[in-house]
Amino acid sequence: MLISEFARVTGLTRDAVRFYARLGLLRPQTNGKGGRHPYSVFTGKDIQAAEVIRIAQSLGMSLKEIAAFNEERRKGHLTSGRKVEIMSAQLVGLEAKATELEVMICYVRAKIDWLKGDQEGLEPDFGSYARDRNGSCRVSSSSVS
Amino acid sequence: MLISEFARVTGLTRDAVRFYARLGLLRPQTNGKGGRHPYSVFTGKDIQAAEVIRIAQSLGMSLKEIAAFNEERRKGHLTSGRKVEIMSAQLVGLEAKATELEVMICYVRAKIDWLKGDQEGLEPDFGSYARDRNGSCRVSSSSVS
DNA sequence: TGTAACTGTGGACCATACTCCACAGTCAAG
DNA sequence: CTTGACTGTGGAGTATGGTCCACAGTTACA
Repeated sequence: MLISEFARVTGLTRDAVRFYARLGLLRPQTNGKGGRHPYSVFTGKDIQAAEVIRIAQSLGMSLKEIAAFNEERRKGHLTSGRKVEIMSAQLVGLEAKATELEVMICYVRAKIDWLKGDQEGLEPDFGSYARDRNGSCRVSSSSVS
Repeated sequence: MLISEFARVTGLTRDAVRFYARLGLLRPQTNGKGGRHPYSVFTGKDIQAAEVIRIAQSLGMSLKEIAAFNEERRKGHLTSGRKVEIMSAQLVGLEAKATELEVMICYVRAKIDWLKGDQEGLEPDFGSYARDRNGSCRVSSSSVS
């Protein structure tokens, strides 16, 4: 498919698509057409890539990080073991993010419960969640000035 | 504490701290000192706020969004019910993010396992994870051109 | 063969999130 | 009361992630 259709199905603008392509985040093929400025042709792989970009970005990764990630994956000269290293490092980062997200969710949930109740006890304190996430939504009893 | 100490303990630069304060993300007090340009005084609450900012930002929220979130919380004229609405909406957003993060983690884990094995089966395909996350790391069997 | 709808290119412009800098006022120790 | 370390202010500059626009070449259809 050409760029307009690709933009439509991914929800990106054509300019954003070209921007991503310039950064190497998308790697459209060409099909003989377009003369000196060959037309870009996108496939299902590119649609998936766009989805990965969207999610990764929404999780706070920069386009540079995403590009680096893709780039390393692409390079065939890497040994399988090295690839595992790279992806494992990515995994660690993602899991750290998941932990932080879990903390935020626990905190917000606790706050909602507190508001829904009679606000009798102490107002939930983010500090307690931030430092102490050993269980699922267990809170430390420390407080802050 | 004054701005330099605050910057040190939070790991921010003084400029970033002032930037956040200008946006209303931090609300330092003053202590009579500093004359016409009163000195900012930060407390434990501000340290917590800085931590919330750090995490929220790492999860892809913009400073504007974070400020709006704080602002709504601050406004006393909101009914408790309205506060619950606002925080519930936040919670939905956070949970959606958690789901996407989970998908990414599953995908990366599957890829690592595939690389560690003999790469006999099909290479894990992000599309399958993206559309189908009913269980913990269960994969749909569809494939892409 | 014309023409409307598409394509790529280059460059200006924008918002966000800072960073750097010069300058000037303030504080605290000696 | 000096001096050095701190403070705030204002403004310019940077990197990122785009958007907008004019222009020109290409395609497909009639």
